[in-house]
Amino acid sequence: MSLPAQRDELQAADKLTLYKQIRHDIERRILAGEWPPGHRIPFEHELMARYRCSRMTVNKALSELAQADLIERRRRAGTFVRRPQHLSAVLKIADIRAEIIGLGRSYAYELIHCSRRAANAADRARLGVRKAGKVIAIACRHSADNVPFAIEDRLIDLDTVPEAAAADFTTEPPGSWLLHHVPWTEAEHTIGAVVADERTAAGLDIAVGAPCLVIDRYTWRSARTVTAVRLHYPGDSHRLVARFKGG
Amino acid sequence: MSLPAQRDELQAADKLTLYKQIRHDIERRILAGEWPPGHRIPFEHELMARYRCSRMTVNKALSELAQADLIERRRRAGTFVRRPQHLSAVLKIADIRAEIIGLGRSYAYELIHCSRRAANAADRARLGVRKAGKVIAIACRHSADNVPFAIEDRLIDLDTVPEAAAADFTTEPPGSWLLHHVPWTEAEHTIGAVVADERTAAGLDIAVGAPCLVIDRYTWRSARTVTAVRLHYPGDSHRLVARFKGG
DNA sequence: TACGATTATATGTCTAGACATATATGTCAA
DNA sequence: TTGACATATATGTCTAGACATATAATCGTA
Repeated sequence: MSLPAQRDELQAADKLTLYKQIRHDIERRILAGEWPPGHRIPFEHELMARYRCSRMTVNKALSELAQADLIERRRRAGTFVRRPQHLSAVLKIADIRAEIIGLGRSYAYELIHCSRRAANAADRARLGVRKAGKVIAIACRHSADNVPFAIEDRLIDLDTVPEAAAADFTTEPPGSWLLHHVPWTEAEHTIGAVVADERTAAGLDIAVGAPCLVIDRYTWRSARTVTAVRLHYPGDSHRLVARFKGG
Repeated sequence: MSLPAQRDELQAADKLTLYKQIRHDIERRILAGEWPPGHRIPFEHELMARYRCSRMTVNKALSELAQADLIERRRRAGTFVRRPQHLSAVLKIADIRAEIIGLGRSYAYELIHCSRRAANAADRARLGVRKAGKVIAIACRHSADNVPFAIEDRLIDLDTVPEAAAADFTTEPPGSWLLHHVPWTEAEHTIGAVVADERTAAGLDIAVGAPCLVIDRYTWRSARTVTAVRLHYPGDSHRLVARFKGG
């Protein structure tokens, strides 16, 4: 099986702590194919002997690998390399202002429309709420280097976020405001493609019928709806990138 | 601060282990806003006293929360609730056959084109390899309930996956074959929107100019290119859904 | 042979310590 | 006031045990 080395050699390799060394060592073998899916990884007590450490240290390394779905641990049976199932990619969807500034481009924001109203039936359906309440409806545009980057169409539930009534969305993008004023929400994203209708085309300064990437984000907090937003990006210039590890 | 309860009450609540109880208890407070971003969480020794357990148990709970980016741990300073930064969503991109079957729909696969050739310049650029080698080029179509679901355009690097030369892609989708024969790859996804050109429209049985979601997946394994694939989905019917927690 | 009870064992969690390490903070001198 | 240094402290990692628990394997019985 050629597990390498003594603990000392491993630690000499770089300056990581022991459990990280063990984790990386096992991960390397899995990713390199040395231990293929289904392979039984040495028992904890064997790894203890090999790395000359206590069981808790081995356990910490294996627990993290199990959390990452790289291995599967079965009582009495042992620990096995998992067969990758779904390609779970991590998609980082940044706040648009932060994203554009992070790209080193100049950011511009324009508020197109902002109104406060009692939620109508369509609003309630979109926010997934039953009771009638007040909402803020916002349309705005984000630009990078003075080129339209995305247009945004948003509803904010004022019952959940009453402070939003006092916010000034003429200068601050609602997404950024919410990010700083409503901590720790949960969300669901839906990504699709559409062709630009007249209004979208005008907003993004593209041709009617040009492809657009659409991201719908529905955000809630402790079972209460916070906001629903639809973002249109020019499809030929914007791309979402997701990186992952897993098969 | 009203940390609740004795350890016994916590455990009585449900049947989770103690460190999970602690983790959930702290997570609940953060998500509910009781402990807002920047708030300093009680020190480990305080939590030890509150939950009447050893430091390792508290530490395990806090370590997992730190891994999930919910909290930030600073030596000597303490542990703090993080301000959510980027909305990192987990996007599960399943093997298409598995995805369709998982939706309870009938799956059909058609191989449109399959050829083996020496990599030309375009192939090498797409695969990100310098040296000339052999590749397999595949075009195929996935259908759900006999309606076109996606068309696939793929290159496989035969230098990395020589076994693919013997695979039969007339009946098995290349994605499924690779998933079962090339374990534990890494990948990068790029998601965009285009309008259907004539070939795409014909393949998906939609109108020319209709919106399509495009996913490019580039897959490698231990620094070796495995495959590059471009998938076109009808934009009006297919949507990617990503869920997440994090602000 | 088939099935139910028993046993052995690998993982899951937990403890009460220990030392390492980064760093906030206070102290003292220039 | 400022910068260099010392110190205190919270987290980071590790140990050598312990008991709990799920389950694969074995054994016994119908």
